[in-house]
Amino acid sequence: MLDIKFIRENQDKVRENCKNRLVDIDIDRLLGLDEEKRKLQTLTDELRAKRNAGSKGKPTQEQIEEMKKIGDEISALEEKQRMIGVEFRTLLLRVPNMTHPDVRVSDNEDDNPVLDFFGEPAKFDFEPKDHVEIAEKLDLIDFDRAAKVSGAKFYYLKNELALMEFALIQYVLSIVMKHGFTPFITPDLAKQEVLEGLGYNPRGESTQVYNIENSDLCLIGTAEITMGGLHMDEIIKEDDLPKKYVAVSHCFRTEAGAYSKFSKGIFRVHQFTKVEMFQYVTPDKSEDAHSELLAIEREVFEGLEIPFRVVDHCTADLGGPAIRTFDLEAWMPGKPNKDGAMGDWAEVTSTSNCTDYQARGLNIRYKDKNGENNFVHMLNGTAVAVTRALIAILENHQQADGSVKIPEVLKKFMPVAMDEIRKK
RNA sequence: GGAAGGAUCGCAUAGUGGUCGAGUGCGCCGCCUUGGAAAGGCGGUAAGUCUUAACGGGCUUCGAGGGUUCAAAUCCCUCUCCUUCCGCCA
Repeated sequence: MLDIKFIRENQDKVRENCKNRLVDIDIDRLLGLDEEKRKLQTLTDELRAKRNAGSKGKPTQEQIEEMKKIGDEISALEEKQRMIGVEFRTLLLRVPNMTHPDVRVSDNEDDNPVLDFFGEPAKFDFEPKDHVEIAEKLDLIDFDRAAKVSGAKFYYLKNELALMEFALIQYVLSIVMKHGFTPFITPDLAKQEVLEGLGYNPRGESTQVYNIENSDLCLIGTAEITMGGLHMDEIIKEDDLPKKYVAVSHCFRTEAGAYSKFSKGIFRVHQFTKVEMFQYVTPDKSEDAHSELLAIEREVFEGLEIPFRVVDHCTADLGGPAIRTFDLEAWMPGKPNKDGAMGDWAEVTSTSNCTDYQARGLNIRYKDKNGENNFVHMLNGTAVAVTRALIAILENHQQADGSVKIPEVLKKFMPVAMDEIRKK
């Protein structure tokens, strides 16, 4: 969340930012509640001070009566405060982070500037197939039985593709750890309060999050949740920063309202495995950390020999907690583009600088050299989202004879030695 | 899942209704001492929030929430987590 003091002192900027990000929120109402809340706080504090003073030692009967009355007043004020507090918090949580000055202002979420390219979309001297067809021919994914057992948008990975999930994880870890990250396997469930503190809305309408009945737990949509919650309510020594983590988890998404979007095969699914990078840094370092995360993501896909482009989310496409987000969009020869022709770019990674927005929500601070406590900056970035990477590999490395070449860098990580996937 | 015990300021502990936001030891920081260090001495050492130009002052927080009371770390209820034992189990 944003600092209410900051909102108070920068009303115009905050208003404009909300508008740029297409977030419709009543800032006047929020500030009104804030003022009322503080007024009530001062009132109750004064009454409490009075009561505390009166209750020192043994009060007389008369004083006791007086204190009783004050106690009732305090209770009434507290109730009022509580009501205001609930609405205040609901509104405050919805105010998005401020925006990096270099981000393009646009009200069209497809208006993301392309910053860079790697490689060339492959030219095939045959009709390239999409990953669904490839996987079917090579017996790599079972959608029908997954639908029977778990429903739509689930899948069984089989044979070489199951092995390749392990290889991808190992390959990515080998790269990320070179950069000084500590490896983790995280819980796949987390408490609602953690999601909320990070800027997710787990129980809202059209939420992307699965909730566990009769509990305050949610299935995580990304290890960003569990890695972001890791240091909740802690004060970190400045010398211990930056903290660089890389975490493997399963990710669960309801994909509510995503029916119209491209969703063939394993592109948009309810469950997948992801390796996520996460950093806690001092505020002066967050921009560099963001560049580092993007560079590692590039290293991963360059190694896999998959063409991609780098896009910079415009204001309309930015998530609430981020001031800036870069995506890698890989070339997917089997994905139809807007005009219906085969081949299009599709998101495979995403890295965000959330500055102190999430740290404030989860109360994560560091003690600086002067002994002052400040909020850390928090950043996340996909090292690999397995299903998306698998699509890119299958579609980019398919051969005329129907086989799929295994990228050189993955070979040594495959649990069983092989150079290609071909029909058995 | 059942039984018992526990959760206090970085760590270890004291504290069973008002003199407790909280003592002691360790750790840490500063100063004194020293050629330098150790030992010793002295002082300091949670966070949040409101208010103030500042000094300062108020309020909240003793796992969380609720209750009793003029007054709660302390009494009552619920929950969470930890430890031990039993059961079950990958």
